[in-house]
Amino acid sequence: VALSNRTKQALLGFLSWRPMSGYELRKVIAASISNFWSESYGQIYPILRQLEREGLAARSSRMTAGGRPRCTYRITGRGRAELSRWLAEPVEPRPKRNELLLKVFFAMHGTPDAAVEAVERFRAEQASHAEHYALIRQKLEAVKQPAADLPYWLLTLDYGEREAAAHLAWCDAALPLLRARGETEAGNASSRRSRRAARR
Amino acid sequence: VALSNRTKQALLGFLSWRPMSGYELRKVIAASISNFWSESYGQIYPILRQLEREGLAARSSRMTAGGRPRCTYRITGRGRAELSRWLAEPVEPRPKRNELLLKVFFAMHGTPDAAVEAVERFRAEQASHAEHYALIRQKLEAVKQPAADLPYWLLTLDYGEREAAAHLAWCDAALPLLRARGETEAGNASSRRSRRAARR
DNA sequence: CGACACATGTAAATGGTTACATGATTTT
DNA sequence: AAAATCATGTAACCATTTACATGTGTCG
Repeated sequence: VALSNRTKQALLGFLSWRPMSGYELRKVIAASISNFWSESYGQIYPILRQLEREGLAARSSRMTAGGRPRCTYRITGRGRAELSRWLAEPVEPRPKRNELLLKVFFAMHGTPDAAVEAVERFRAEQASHAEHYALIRQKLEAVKQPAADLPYWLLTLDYGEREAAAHLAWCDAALPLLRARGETEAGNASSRRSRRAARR
Repeated sequence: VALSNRTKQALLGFLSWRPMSGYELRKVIAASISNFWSESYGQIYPILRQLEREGLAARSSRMTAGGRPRCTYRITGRGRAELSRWLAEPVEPRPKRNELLLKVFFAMHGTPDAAVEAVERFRAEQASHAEHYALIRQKLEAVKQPAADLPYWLLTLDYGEREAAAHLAWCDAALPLLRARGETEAGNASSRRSRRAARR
């Protein structure tokens, strides 16, 4: 039973553009959807074999383009059917794991600085995402003869932009609170230390 | 080497409140941080053993409260130190996997309806999250004698609220576009069918 | 010719869930 | 007494990454 591995569909999606090798697939994935998806070789190569076994893709010519052996796969009719079938299926929910929020939730048990630094790092990361998205948008919108898929690509980009903006706004609301807490604790630090010392 | 399993720290965090059993931990986690974290028994019980082996928690009394055997764990000094150490450490980035966006990205290769339905389902889910957050906020803010951790809990709640709002706004921007696409395709459907038939 | 990118993979380990097994206690 | 819930766990399986192995072409 296939539980929640969508690598198959992701690969089929890109093979529907044109035949590609595992190496190419990884590069194309990194270049186009790395904002919300990633694949490693350890997944790609075995799954390509599986696609071939299941008749969803066909291994195309061990061509030696320039003398080098190359193993490209092309999508089959059944592969396109599977891609379409998956697109109509509901999204499988995945367990949530947000380490930043876990740290914030338990921030009381660490130094005040720790929480501030965690959120500052997160903020920097999200700001760089936002910048990156702006560049992508420029490039996509500058294309003269846009692909038919372009509106969909822009939607995924819009999603990223909105999330990054929401995250940045959260950071800007959270940081003053976290910093204030750090300062009041710093103010009390000497008295807390003496109390603790007195107990021994 | 511990790569990215934060179950240890999550459990230590809750054990720092009070001693608990594996069963209790799961319930407490589901009740407090399920918005951004989840743990299954298959993780909890083995990790509790591991915490004991490493001296971060101690198995407290196989007490028979009411005749029933119960296995509670309490955090040790070293456990608190580990919790604090982790809080000061940078968040480990995790690979992104957003199946909804993968579907939107490849929506061109499915029926127009498929994409609309996927986003509508996502919208309903996010709306219910938003409602849920509002309830939680009411409850947390109604408490007379707030815990010292409350500000941090509210921050994680705020994060969820902002993300849900951003997601809803994205859905509301995306749905008209997706629906429009569906209608123009429906308008062209007969001509496309005949073209396809003509090729055979 | 040495360094580096191209290219294809595999093995091992980690991370994590699901489904099951087992038995006591409470509720109906 | 039957059913539901409490409670503790384990085994199997799926998902996924990391690190390695291996060889080829290209560029300075």
